[in-house]
Amino acid sequence: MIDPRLLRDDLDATATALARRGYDRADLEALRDLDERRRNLIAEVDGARAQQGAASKAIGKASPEDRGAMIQAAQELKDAVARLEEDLARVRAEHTDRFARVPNLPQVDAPDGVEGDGVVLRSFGDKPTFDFEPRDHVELLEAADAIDLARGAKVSGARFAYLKGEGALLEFALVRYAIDVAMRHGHVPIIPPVMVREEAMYGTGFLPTDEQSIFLTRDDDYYLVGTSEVPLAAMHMDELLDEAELPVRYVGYSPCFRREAGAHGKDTRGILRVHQFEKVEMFSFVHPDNSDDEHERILSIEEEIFSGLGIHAQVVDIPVGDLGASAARKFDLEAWLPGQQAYREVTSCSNTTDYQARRLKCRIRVAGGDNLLVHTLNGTALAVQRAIIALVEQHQRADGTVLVPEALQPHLGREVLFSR
RNA sequence: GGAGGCUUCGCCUAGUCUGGUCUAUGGCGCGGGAUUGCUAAUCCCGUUGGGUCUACUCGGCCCUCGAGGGUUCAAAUCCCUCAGCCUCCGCCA
Repeated sequence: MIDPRLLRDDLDATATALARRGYDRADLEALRDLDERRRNLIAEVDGARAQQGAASKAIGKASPEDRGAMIQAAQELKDAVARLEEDLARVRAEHTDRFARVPNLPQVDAPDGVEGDGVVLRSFGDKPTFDFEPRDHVELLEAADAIDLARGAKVSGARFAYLKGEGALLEFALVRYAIDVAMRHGHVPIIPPVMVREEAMYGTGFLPTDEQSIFLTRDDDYYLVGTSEVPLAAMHMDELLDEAELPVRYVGYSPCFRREAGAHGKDTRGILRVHQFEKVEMFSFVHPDNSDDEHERILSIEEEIFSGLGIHAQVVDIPVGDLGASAARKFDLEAWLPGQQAYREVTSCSNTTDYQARRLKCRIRVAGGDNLLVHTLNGTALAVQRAIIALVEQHQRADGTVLVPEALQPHLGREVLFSR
């Protein structure tokens, strides 16, 4: 959620910033008016409550014979309070609902445009060349019996798969490798819950805007997280942190569940886009002054992880039109996939500034001043399935075997994959 | 799944049966000050979080006793729903 104060203090700047995301100025003006109505009503309700409270208190001190008339007068005050409270509750509900749908203000440096307009900042690793026709991950993994897509579909449906044999081992090795790198940079490893309450989904900004992409259990109202960003961010929901504790840095490992509604027919082959995948995710809580630096830091860890795997990829500055509701700025790593002859997203890191913190009520205690909202950031250390795709496609050889990058060898226990 | 106990302003705690004197007690911790010069002690003051107004580092008012409803002129206190913690039984990895 954005700060409602922005609409009071600097509507023009806010409107200009949000216009880049296609948000209408008239909507913001309506929101500002709604906020003013809310504040006026709060003042009225408070005044009425003060009167009623004083009247009640006087009854307690009054002699029994005086009470009858006083109680009657207090009853009328009570009714007045109730009427005003009803108005306030209505305005508040509308206020909450409509403000929750306003996306975060993009940072000025974020490029303009919509999906596909990302700016390539740099690339790393050598783009692989082959003196044979490179296979895609499905061919490579199926030939090695490292994946079972047919049975995934039989048991669970489209967009599910079994990783098997060396495919399964690859996951453990990649996960441990990525966690090790993140830990070296001060991130504490976490295995989080992946079923969460509505508050956690709301607090991280996935509700109400992304409701259609989230799984919800039928009888228990648990949401399945689409990323461990959700339980990691919500760890410090409703907390006041001491400034000395910051930065708080985690690296979570969890399955991720996504309905992929609206993606019908997109990326249907293989395991690029599935309903369930595993991901190692970094998450940081930092002082607001430090979030830009932290963003760069997380991005550099992502680059370290992927370049350490010998994977060629490019760093993309994501345009404002393609940001999630919470993000003020986002960088993706896109790895080259020889099977598709295309760069595809393998990681993503966002600075959500105070947007999640305001909804999560996660603040920093400031001695002798107003407490501050923390800034939160998230970034993929390693999305297992997509990392597997990039790795096997880029490091494949003519015979269908895959050279294991040196950094992964100790975790995998072998130098070559799929050699029968 | 069953039975019982519990949740108070950083931590511990009084208050709940019997609604008003709760503007929530006391201790610890923390911050500030005073006094005394001797590893220190003692005393005083302050110390939940939020909203809102404002002449916005003052102050006013409102909310906040796990959360949300309800009863009442009045709720920490009575009623309902939910969440969490603990103990025992059952089940289980």
